[in-house]
Amino acid sequence: MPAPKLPEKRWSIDLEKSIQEAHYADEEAYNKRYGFQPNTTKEVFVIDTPPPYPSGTWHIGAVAQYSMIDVIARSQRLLGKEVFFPWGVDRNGINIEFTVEKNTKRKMKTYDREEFLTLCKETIEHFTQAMRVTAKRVGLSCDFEKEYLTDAPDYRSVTQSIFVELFKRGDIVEDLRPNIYDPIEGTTIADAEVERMSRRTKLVDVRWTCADGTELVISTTRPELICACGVVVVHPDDSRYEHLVGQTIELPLPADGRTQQVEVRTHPSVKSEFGTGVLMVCSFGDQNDVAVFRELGLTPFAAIGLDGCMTDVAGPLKGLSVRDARAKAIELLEENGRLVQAIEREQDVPVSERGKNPVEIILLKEWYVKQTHIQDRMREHIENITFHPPRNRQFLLDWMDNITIDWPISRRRWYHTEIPIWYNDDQTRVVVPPAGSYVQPWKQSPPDGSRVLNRTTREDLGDYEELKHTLGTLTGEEKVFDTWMDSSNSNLFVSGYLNDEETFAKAFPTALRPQGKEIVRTWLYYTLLKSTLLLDQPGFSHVWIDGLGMDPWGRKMSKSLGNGIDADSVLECGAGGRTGSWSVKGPDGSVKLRANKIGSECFRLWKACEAQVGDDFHINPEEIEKKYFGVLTKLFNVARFASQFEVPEDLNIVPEGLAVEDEWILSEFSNMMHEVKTAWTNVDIYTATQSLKTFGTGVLPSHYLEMVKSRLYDDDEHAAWTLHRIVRDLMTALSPVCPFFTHHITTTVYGSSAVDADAFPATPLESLNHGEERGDALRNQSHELQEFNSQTWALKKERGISLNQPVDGIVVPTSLVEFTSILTRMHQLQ
RNA sequence: GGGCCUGUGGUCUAGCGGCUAUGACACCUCCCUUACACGGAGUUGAUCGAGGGUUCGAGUCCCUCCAGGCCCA
Repeated sequence: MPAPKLPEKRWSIDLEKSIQEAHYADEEAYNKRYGFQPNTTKEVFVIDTPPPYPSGTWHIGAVAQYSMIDVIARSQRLLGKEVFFPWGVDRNGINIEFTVEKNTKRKMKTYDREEFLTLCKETIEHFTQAMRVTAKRVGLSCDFEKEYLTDAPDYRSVTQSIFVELFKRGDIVEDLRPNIYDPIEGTTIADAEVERMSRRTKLVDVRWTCADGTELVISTTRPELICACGVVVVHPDDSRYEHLVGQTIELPLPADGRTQQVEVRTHPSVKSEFGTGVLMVCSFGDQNDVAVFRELGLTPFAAIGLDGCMTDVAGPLKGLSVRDARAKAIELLEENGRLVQAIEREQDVPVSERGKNPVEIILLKEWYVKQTHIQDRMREHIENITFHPPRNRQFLLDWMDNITIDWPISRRRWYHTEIPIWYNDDQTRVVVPPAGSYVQPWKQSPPDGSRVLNRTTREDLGDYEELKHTLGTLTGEEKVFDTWMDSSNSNLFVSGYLNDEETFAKAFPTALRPQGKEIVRTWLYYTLLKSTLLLDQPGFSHVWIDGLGMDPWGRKMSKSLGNGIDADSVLECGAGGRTGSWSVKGPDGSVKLRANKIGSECFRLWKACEAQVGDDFHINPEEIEKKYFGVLTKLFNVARFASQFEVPEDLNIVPEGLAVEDEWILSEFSNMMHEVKTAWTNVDIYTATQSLKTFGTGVLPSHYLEMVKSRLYDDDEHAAWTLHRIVRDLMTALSPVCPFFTHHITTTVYGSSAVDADAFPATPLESLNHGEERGDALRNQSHELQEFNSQTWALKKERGISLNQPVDGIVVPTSLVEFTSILTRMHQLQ
């Protein structure tokens, strides 16, 4: 056998690593290969990649998802588009604050603000570096040179400029409203950040007395809020209480600085079957209380302060924490004979997603993005976006149905983008910075070019420099933005908004938003809201929403379950001869998983083949290796086998007089490539990869190669041309999934890299394409051809003849008459 | 309590009203045949979660139930 051009006996993780390292080592070559060239004549395709949040470990499910975004980026390049695949890192937010607090065992607010910010920045930079390494290890073809960080001035300035713009338009307002508040962390949070935890609480039955002396029992889990009660309500159809409606009723506990009576009224939200069917409505026990107060036009009482303690209005409970106040309230009720009973029961209480602290609803002056008025317009835009998979459009619309209040965007934290505004001394005017600047009002004065606005009408009153002397002492805003306020600008930022208007015109709506389904209600929703408010456009052409990575038993991976798998351990599995082993907690105790070799190519191939977009996927390293490493081995050997035969001078020129089997495999190949091209165009990774895999490990080696082996050994140029043409183009079409693997093969054998292709390989002969007479006729014989081979193999086996020995008594069927000569030679029919 | 999604051989998966239900891995049998034993060939194995219905015809459409997941109250 002549020496194959591919010297390696087989594909290995060490080989993969050396290719990977070389790929990223030369930055100039890398940028030339993958960098975004905005001044292009090609169609621009911008991907709004989800900037990952560095927290120490990068979740294997997220890395899997990210590698599929890379597949999309690479496949779009292969289709001839100028792709911008940005690399961004989301670094704002409460997570890093928590990390620093935990590491230093000190609460944020005990620090000097500047000092704390420095600590956060250093810590997150450390985590970011590890993430960059993993990104390259898994083969991401991002434009790393244009890396953006959401905590950097250029990114934050965009957030601030958008805030100023929307404030001027009246789409962002400040208001005193009931807000969900985490008293432990001392900050407001949004609806989307609340989760529920089951907890034991006391359901207390309290005896109230009406003006006419009637006694009423009301059940509540929040007796400490009696002082904030604004109304007692019953269901309008509840005949039991008809006569009480309109009467006043006495609070069973004393309150300070307010009337001791409230009215009994009706409200349809009351569940008559719950307790006694009478409900006290307080400001604010829960979201329903908020709604009732708003509907009935009641004035709320602030019973809980920012420190999480009861305020003056609570009378004897004043100064106590909510928990202590509850206990004390029960005690007092017992003392004054108002307590009927107190029963312990399980209840779901709302807690903050990040801090897991019970949240309260508190009246606060906060900043809001108005959103309820624009839902219909958003829906119209959403109609124009293609969703992958389509059912996820409904997922988003369902969430939107639940939106009833505006989005509170201010937070009382520090490592976030500052709200760019100053207030003058009589609070009637504000100063906002010019577009494009990044400001920190808590420590800076307004920069040159700032404008003075009327705080309520937002009328522009003039230049800050000129009006400076009329404003008195300015107070800089201390609050910061919710991090989704930054994240929801990502598509605008990567498309060039405010920074490169020329590119922005070509790039918006952003071609693709890929993301996980767990953040549809936050990241996707808020981004679409911004695009609608700011530009009245859909934010994207395509939205691609992947499922979640689960453990091998279909459960969410989490620290508390102990079922997590580290991404690097999978990508490095097999490097330097080391095996991978994982101890994962399953439903019936700990399970040891082992694998010898996975790496990025096998990992990516697995994710591409394993699950349709949108489906949750189970991650089991053993399965990944078992099912997909063999595919790489097979494809490598096909290429290695081919590489021992001379590569024709020009693979693009189809030689005259191809044999019928050459034409046949080319017709199958053309058909498959047509499917793959269509799939890549439709962002359908699964179908594209399956087609390539099935062809490359199936009919090509098993049938075609076996048929033409002897011709190849006889230096048949037509067979060599056919094989090389197919291997080259197959590798090119597969390069989005396995970039290092296909790069290595194509550069070694054909002298140019598959990953550099900027046009999908053309089919060699039009007559063999799908829908052409000759092509279809050949493909119609495929089934029978393969069937004949199988039967012949089975027969040899039955007769105990090895496959390379002659056999008699087999006749090629007349329907395969064209193939008689090659089949006779292949099976040594006599 | 409500909404959405999922449920196909041991495991994962195709299927989108029409031949005998894909394919992969595993299992079993055979084979070191000049690319590949980290391979090849050939078998075995599914009343498509359960039960009703629509239809000439149902994994496929409808209803009910069961199980799991996600989200919300």
